[in-house]
Amino acid sequence: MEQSRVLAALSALANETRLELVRRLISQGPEGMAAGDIARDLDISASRLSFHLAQLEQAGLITGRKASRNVFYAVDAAGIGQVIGYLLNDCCRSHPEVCACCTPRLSPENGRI
Amino acid sequence: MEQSRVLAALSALANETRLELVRRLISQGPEGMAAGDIARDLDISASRLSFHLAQLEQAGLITGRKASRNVFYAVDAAGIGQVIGYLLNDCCRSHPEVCACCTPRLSPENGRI
DNA sequence: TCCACAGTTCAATTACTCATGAATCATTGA
DNA sequence: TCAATGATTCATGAGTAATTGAACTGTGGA
Repeated sequence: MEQSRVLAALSALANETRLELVRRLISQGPEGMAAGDIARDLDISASRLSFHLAQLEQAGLITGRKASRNVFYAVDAAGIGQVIGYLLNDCCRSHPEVCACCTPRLSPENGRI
Repeated sequence: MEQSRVLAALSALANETRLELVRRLISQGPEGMAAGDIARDLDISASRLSFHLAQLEQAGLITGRKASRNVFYAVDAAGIGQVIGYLLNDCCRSHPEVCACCTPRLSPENGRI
């Protein structure tokens, strides 16, 4: 992933509303959530939400899918993974202390490899 | 790690100069690099460098160590790891597609567990 | 003591980001 | 076709971030 795309993604994530937005969408899974429902959920105006959704979509962190009058937004897990991957592998060159953040998912109790 | 600290760290990383700075410092290892040498290396003014170093230090991503006239800056690998860890584990709840970014370091050829 | 060097701080300017509300577009149902 | 709904776009203003150059602090050597 090129540095410019990583910068765009980091800028997108470096905002309280948008980070909260990603968290909500993550919990919604791949079917996503209609913009109006998100706005009601986070109690923000439609135009403000639209602004932040556009930033996240532009950065490749979420995707929008039109369905009649609604637009359903869902996280682009691969896109988010690429950003984290850049920080871990390219930027930090798999430095052991940095990569320690990955170990929780390697522990036996959460069941993943 | 609390969300506010993560946001501060993401804001710090979401800048071309500072992301480049972190990359340079990562490659320098724990002994770090004197501010003046960094400025010459990146070809930026001392005051501009000082501004960005302060942002990164404030965000807990690097540390400064005074040695006579020089100040040596080095990455805080644990701090960076915590940010990535938040994105992977708390924010993205160890979603498999997101965590795919960790697999390179798990491959046999790079020799890490 | 004095000067030179390394680094930080400050003030001023410029540029950017965000929130708000009105206007607009698109779709659906009456 | 018209009104209602879901969503985006636009203009404006407020607040924040970044760059620049000058001034300042602290340290070491002549």
